[in-house]
Amino acid sequence: MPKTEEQYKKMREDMRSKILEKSSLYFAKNGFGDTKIGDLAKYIGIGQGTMYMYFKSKEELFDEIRKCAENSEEIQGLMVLSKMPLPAEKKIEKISSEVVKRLAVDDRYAVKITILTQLMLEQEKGLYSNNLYKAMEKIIKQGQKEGTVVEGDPLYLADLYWGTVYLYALKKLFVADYKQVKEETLLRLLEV
Amino acid sequence: MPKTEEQYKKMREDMRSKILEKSSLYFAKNGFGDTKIGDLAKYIGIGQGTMYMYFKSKEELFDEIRKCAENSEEIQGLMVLSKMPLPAEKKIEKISSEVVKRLAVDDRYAVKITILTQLMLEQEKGLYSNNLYKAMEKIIKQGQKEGTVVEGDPLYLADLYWGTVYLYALKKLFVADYKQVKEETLLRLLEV
Amino acid sequence: MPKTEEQYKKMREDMRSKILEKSSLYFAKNGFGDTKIGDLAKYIGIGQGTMYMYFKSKEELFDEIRKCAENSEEIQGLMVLSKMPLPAEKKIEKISSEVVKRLAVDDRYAVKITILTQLMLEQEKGLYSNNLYKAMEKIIKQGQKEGTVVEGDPLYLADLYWGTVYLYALKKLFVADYKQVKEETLLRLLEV
Amino acid sequence: MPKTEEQYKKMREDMRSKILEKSSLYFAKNGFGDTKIGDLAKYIGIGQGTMYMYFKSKEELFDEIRKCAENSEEIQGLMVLSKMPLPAEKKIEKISSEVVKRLAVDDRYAVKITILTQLMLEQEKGLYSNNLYKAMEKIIKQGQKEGTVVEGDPLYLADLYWGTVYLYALKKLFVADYKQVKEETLLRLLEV
DNA sequence: CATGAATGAGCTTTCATTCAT
DNA sequence: GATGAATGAAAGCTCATTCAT
Repeated sequence: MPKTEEQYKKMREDMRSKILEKSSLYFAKNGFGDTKIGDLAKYIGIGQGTMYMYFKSKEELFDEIRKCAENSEEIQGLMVLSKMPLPAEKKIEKISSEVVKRLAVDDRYAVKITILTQLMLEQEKGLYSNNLYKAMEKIIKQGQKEGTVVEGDPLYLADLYWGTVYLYALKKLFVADYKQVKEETLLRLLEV
Repeated sequence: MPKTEEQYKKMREDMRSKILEKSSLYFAKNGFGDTKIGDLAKYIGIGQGTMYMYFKSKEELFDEIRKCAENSEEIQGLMVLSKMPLPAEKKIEKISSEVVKRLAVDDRYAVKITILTQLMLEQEKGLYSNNLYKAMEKIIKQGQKEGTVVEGDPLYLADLYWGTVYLYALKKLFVADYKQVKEETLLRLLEV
Repeated sequence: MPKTEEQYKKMREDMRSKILEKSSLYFAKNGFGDTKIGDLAKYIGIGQGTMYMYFKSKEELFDEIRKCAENSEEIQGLMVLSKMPLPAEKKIEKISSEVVKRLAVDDRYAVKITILTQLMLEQEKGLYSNNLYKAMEKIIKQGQKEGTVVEGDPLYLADLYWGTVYLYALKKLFVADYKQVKEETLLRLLEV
Repeated sequence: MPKTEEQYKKMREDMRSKILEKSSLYFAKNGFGDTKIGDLAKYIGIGQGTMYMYFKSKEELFDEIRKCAENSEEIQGLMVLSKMPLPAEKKIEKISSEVVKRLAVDDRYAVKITILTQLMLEQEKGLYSNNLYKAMEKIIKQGQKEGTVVEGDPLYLADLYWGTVYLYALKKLFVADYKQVKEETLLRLLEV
């Protein structure tokens, strides 16, 4: 007797998530060209063919990973934070604290930051049109008015801030005994 | 009229340099695995076969690029600077000024920083054993004694400093209208 | 109330027949190499795994189909007809009438002819050693003696006759609004 | 020093023709699904990779073969013949003589007929809209008026005629010691 | 020396077969 | 018994490398 429709659906969804998550870490560490599907499948712990039951091609898998990074809750959460009615100083503290905490414990968070940033770097239309950048730019402008953020081009500062976050995401992924970024360092980038 | 021995040697040397330089930019932008020799040759403007008259293999070409990045005068210069009899503050200013100036005008400099850093990230033995890191660590320690550099783990600060430099090297390579790093930003990372 | 042994046996036999029949049509249309078990199962309306409960492998399924085509009553019937004590003219008329009638109404007949002929074409030992050919050769020889069949190599004529039958079997399978062969056409091939 | 542009072009064209011709024979004998690119390349006497320098995929190679069969001069020649100012009887004789002669000596001719017919069989819009069929239909109508061709549906007769040609093309390809079709047999199909 | 066509090892992808449910 | 997800062997395809010119 066959499994129920729902059971199947659940199993498929679980497997898809598993592949997506493990692959994103693997791709982030090894790059697209250096990742062999055979190795990736072995790393995930499934057969090569199974990959192709869930994704039409290596290319499509990679695209899906990108999409997931873009739509991830964690990133969306930061956007929300930036819109709350708080002094800029507090917003920056909250965001920085959140980022530092996440980066400390969660490889997947680092992967998302990494992929997202690399996507932005490769985009033709330029880094600075990105939402995360724009949100941070707003906060910085607010902070400059409130006198809690250093003077200077707000976009330049936003760029510096997220760039530094990217830097430590990379380190989390690549360096075994890396020195975790401290909240105080992120704050120093922006605050007077 | 046969060309002289020397002319031949010169031509070979020139071509080799051309390949090395253009390849390093291409590798830095695309990564090793994603770079196809055919595309690379087209980008350089030579035949595929020609690559193999100057380098035994893709691997060897990449090794050569790595060596060039490691032994480059520009990088060596920074090392020398760090050993001169100056207050830490001055050293940091000189280094930062040098880095900012170079990054502004020279793609090749950005390429070297990029490749060097990516190599460090991939090394098993850890980022922090690197010479550039050690030199900066020393300066920071000196600065902390002299009271001109913020307190904190010197290696952490060195890491932050070079990481930020890497960040802006990346941007120079990938982002068309990127916002150049300012000397003052680099100084802010370290100075009180 | 458990089903009886016999009911089970019947069900298995029915399913086996269904698979055999539908598969033979599918194979005849698509060829062996171009037929994917997945597609075939979907066409039959069963699960992929189910195929393997009735046949050990794709190869075995095909062998079984071949055997069925070779041993089919319809084909055997023609052989019997050829041995009856009748004038050649009558035999040819009876065979042709039988073939034309069957081809008109029965896809399975067309399938058998098609598979049988394609197997013959692929056989190394030559088309002309086939029983159907030999039987027809005999009738033609008889007819030539009786003055009712055109002169010429009897094997050549037998070949022409069965080839034409094959031709119209193919058309029945492939062409939607095909023009059915007429008995008179088959007779014209042989008779004076 | 590189070869001249022209030499290259010629060589590429020659290789392409060679692949096309040998492949068409191989495909015709083995079918699409049963043909492995590796085997095909070995049969042609080139490396596997070379196939892909001239055709993007197995599919594209197959499509190209079909196109060649459709546009072949030999087939076009028959079309021309059908339009010349001659009695139908003569046209049929000329066409039949041409076909029989070609089939006797040229595997490539048999391949073209085979591929062309299989294409027609697979076409949705029906066999009978084909140009070759229409041309023959015209000749038959003419012949029926002239009293040299048997009565009956002209399209049915055209179908019978080309079907028989296909039959013997198949035999040329598959049967080692096949009995060649005789001109007289083709004429018997149509003439009174 | 410089070239790009040719090659085949190794990668990506498919599909006959197995297996847990 | 029946199913379809999972598998890996084998097929399709790519690309670093070689080689004839």
